[in-house]
Amino acid sequence: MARELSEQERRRREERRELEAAGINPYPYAWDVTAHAAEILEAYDDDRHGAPGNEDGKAVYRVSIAGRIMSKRVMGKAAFFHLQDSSGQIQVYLRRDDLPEGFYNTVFKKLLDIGDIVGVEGYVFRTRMGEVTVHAERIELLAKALRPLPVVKEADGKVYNEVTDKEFRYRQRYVDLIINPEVREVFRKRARLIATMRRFLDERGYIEVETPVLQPLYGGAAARPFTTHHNALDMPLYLRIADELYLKRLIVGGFDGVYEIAKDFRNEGLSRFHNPEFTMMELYVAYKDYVWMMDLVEEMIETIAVALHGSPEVPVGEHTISFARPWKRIPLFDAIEERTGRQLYGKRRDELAAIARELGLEIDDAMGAGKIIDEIFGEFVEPHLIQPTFITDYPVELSPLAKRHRSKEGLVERFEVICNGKEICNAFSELNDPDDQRARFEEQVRLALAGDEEAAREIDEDYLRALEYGMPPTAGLGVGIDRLTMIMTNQPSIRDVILFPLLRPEQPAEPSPASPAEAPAEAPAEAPAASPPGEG
RNA sequence: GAUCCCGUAGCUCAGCUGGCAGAGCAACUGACUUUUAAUCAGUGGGUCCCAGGUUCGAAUCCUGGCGGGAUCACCA
Repeated sequence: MARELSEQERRRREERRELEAAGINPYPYAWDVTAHAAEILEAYDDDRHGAPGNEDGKAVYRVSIAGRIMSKRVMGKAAFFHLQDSSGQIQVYLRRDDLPEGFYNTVFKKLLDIGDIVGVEGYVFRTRMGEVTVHAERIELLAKALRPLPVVKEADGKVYNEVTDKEFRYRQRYVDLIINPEVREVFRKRARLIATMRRFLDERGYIEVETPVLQPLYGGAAARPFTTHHNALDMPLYLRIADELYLKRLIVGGFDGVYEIAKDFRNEGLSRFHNPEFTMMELYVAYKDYVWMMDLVEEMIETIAVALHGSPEVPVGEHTISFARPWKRIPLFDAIEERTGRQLYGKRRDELAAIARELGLEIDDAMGAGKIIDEIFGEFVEPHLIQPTFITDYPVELSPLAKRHRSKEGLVERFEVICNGKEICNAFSELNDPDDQRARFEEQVRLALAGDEEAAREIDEDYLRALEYGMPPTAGLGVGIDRLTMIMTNQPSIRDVILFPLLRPEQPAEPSPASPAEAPAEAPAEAPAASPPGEG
C-alpha cells in the first residue's frame, strides 16, 4: 500500500513526531504577515533604520514575514537562512541567546529543515557582507515539509543543481514554482496579459460572457472533439472546440460586442505548440468588418506588449519582435508570390497541385484547392514571418464561417496574424447570410462523409435559425492566449506557459485500490500463469 | 504514429572495451555568535525505469515494454 519512504522522508516524519511531543503543532492555523521580502529589501535604508539598543535615534524597522526555508547555514550559536515568500527571498539571522530557551538548539537546529514553512518576527539590519537581513526575535513553524526540497544554489550568477528535468517540472509544477523564480514570473506575465486584454475589451464596452463548454453539437473550428455523456438526459455531449457559434447568437440577440476568454478542447496530438485544452479569446463586434478588426488587434496586442515589457519590443529567441503599430498587411496570395514567385489566385485545383509538386510538396488526391494553397503557405511563407503580419483574404473553402470578399471572387474577408512563424490570431467579417451559411455547412458535411475527420458532421440548425432572424454585419476575432503568451514571455514550448500541461499518467494504469474492478481484473491475469503447472 | 536522444542516491550528474555502484549538493554526528554554493572533521543513504535474454559475472551488451525530451507527421 504505502510507498517506501526515503531516509530523508523518514527522518522528517520523526522530526514531526518530536515537534508534537514538544508541544509544537507542525500545522498551526495562521500567522500575521506584515511585510514581504521584496518590499523589505526595497524599503530598507541604512539612514533611517537602526537596531534595538542603539541610541542612534534611527527608527527600528520591525517586520513579520512568512515563507519557506530555502537554505540553512548554522555557525555554532548563530545561524542564517534564506526565507522565500511570494515576492522573493530574504535572509534571516538568528542567535541562540535572542530566542526562547532551547528553541535554537532543539527546534531550529534539529527539527527545522529546508522546505519547512515558518513565520519570522524581527527587525531589519544589514550584515557585514552588506545583505539586508531580518534579525529574528521569534520564529514559529507554520507547516512541516515531509519531503526534501531540491536544493538549488546560486553564486556569481551561476546556478548549481538546477532542476532541469522537464518531466519533474511539469508533473510537480508546485516544486518547479518553488525553486525556479523565472517560472513564477512567466505565469505572472500570463496573468497580466489576460488582465490587460480584459481591461482593453471592457474599456470599449464589450460584454464578457460565458457560453457552454458542454455542447450537443460542436462547431466553429475544424477539429476533432472530446466526447462525453450526460446521464440524466442520456445524450452524448461534446467539449467545445470553439465558442464562435454561441457568441454570434448573442450578436443576433442584440449585444454590440461580446467576448469570452475560455478553454477550448481539441482531441489532437501533443506538441510544442499543441495542448489538448488551451485558452482562447474570442470577440465579436456588431457593425464592424475585418479591416476595422485589424486596427483593434494591433492596438490591443501593442498595449499588451507595453504592459508586459514597458515597450512594444519583445525579445523572442534570437529575434526582437516589435508590436508597434502599424503592422504589415499582405493578402495571402501576394505573400505566397513574394516567397515562391508563383501567383496562385484564380488557378484551378490541378494547376495548384502541379505547382505544389514543383515546389517539392507531396500532394494527394484528397486535398482540395484551398488545402493545397494552405500547404504552400505553411511551408514557404509562414515560418519566415517573424514580425507580426496580417495575412488577408483566404480561399472560401478554408473558411466556412467567413463572409465572401466584397470584391475578390472565391475569397473571404479573413485575416490571420502570423508572428514568430506561427498563427496567433484568426479573424473575419462574419458570414451572416443564412442561406450561404447553410450551403457552406452542407459542403462541410459532404467533406465529413468523404472522410475529413475535422469537418462538421451535422448542421447546426439552431445557429441557422438564429441567422435567419438577422445578424448585423459583424467582425469576429480569435486569439490563442497560450501562443501569445509563449511569444510575450519568450518560452519555446506551450507546456512552459500552461501550469499543468497534459502528460501521460505516472503510474502505468493500475486499477485504483478503491475500484471494485480490481479483484476480478487481477484474478484472471494471474490464473493463466499459475494454472498450467498447478492444475491439470 | 515515425525517427533520434535520455532514465543511476532527495537534486545535479560520472560510471570506458561487462569485473565490489561513485562525486558534489542535500541529510546525519561534532566544531564554529555577521554567514552566503559558509567552512572543517566524520557517518549513513541505491528496485541503476520495468521484464526477459546473453554471460562465470550486466548499471554497462541484446530484445521487448513504460515514461520523458527533441524533430517530423497531424493540427483550416
